[in-house]
Amino acid sequence: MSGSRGVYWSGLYAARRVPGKGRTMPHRIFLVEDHASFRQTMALVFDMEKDFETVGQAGSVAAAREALAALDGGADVAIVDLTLPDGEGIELIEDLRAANPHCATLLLTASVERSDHARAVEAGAAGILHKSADVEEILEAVRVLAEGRTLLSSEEIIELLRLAGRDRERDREARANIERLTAREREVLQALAEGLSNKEIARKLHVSVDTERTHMMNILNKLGVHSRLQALLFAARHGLVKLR
Amino acid sequence: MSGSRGVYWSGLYAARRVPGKGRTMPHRIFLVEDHASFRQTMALVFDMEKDFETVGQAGSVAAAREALAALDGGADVAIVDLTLPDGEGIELIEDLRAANPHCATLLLTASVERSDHARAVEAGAAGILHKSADVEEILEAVRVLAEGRTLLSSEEIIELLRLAGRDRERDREARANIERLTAREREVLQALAEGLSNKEIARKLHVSVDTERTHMMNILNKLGVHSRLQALLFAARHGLVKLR
DNA sequence: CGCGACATCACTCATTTGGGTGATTTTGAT
DNA sequence: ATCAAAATCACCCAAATGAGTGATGTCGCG
Repeated sequence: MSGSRGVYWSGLYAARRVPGKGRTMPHRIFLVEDHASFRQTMALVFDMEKDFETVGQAGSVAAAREALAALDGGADVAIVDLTLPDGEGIELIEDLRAANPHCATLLLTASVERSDHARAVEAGAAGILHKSADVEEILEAVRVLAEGRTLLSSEEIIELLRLAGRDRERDREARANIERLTAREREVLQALAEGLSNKEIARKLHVSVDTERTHMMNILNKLGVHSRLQALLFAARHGLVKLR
Repeated sequence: MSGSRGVYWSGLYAARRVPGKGRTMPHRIFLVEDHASFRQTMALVFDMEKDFETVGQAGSVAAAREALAALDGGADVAIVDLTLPDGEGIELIEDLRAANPHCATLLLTASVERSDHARAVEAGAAGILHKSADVEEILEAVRVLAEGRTLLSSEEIIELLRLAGRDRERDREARANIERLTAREREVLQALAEGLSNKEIARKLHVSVDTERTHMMNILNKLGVHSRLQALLFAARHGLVKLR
């Protein structure tokens, strides 16, 4: 087992070169991952490798921003999870690269969605690995990134950027539509996700059925759909509501 | 940080006692987790602890069954993930305890659903920890389990077993209802999940609207719901249809 | 063969929903 | 203070939906 899975690596021992000195220093790793158990074990593993050093950890977008500010650009590779309790790792990639252009980012995710990968690459990720990758693969991948190289071939990058463009086009509208939803309209949607009828939703929100129906109509118009069921599907697809 | 989060531990160094010998042996750990990177780093961490030893790993239900057969009961604590590519870790817990009653199981999951916990306890899990737990917490928890103790108070166990009972009652009915759906009715449901109206579904299935409406009414009756939207929610909840 | 389950279609009736239009009040930002 | 957006409610109409009843043909199974 353990095929290369698209990881191109040099096989070189590749510790960071310090300008003006003959010796090398370990690559500085910054970890963002909400599952503390995984994050901490990863940190241990990196610290056990002589060419790596963990310089920071965070379990959320907010914590990561804080830690990065304190870190002051002192990382060579950031390993970022996609799903975080207060947002997406992709948000961080942009910040990270803005604050510290020389720091490469590896998206380490359980997602296999092309569109997620596309967004990550667009945000500036230098590589994407699935969490089911071997530890060895991850170490190798991070070494590649630390060298300033990328895990993705230019063809893959082009392909993903194209996909990201198409997705964005589709998503841009959807997201814009979602933004336009008012607080009350979101409440109606959430109630809808519980399978309630207009009458029931109206009672639940303590308004007249006419009012609720106005909200519902506004929702349908804003989302560009033609039935409450389509509205529900739209909302579910975009994480607006959670279907238990 | 690192509050106890419901972990009751003794603080004792608790390596396995070997009958008839004065010395102790490390607790044998069996790991089931589909994210290889996490699984392998966890294995490393356990092997670094002098009172632990990893005796097996698996990334799927099938692989775990195979590994367990080969292992022949030689594990003290199994750490099992809930979500696996070919099933749920909960399935494994029963097998595990049947094959090796003295092996305790820790469910290590990203899920916070009470019903998941309930099913795990019912299957025989001796403890449940969230993946956002600290490494230290996990190690402590596993030591508790290796001692033959449980992470859960008897009140919690009773509560969870009661919940599991109720859930099962609900689920049994639901599953029975699903079984009663005919092939045609399932097709209608799948079309419904695409947001189609009755008229559109009828066209898609090449039948008259009246026929489709008969199917729809039969679906509503069999599922015990009162609207197409509720039917969709029911179907989605039970994996009958996939909402893209 | 007959029985039952399934699929098909038709018809009715009441209610809900999709689709507008218009109006009032509240609220927040300029 | 003014303006715009949000929330509220009312009334209208046509179409879709929920609910019930009944009928026909097909198919597999005992």
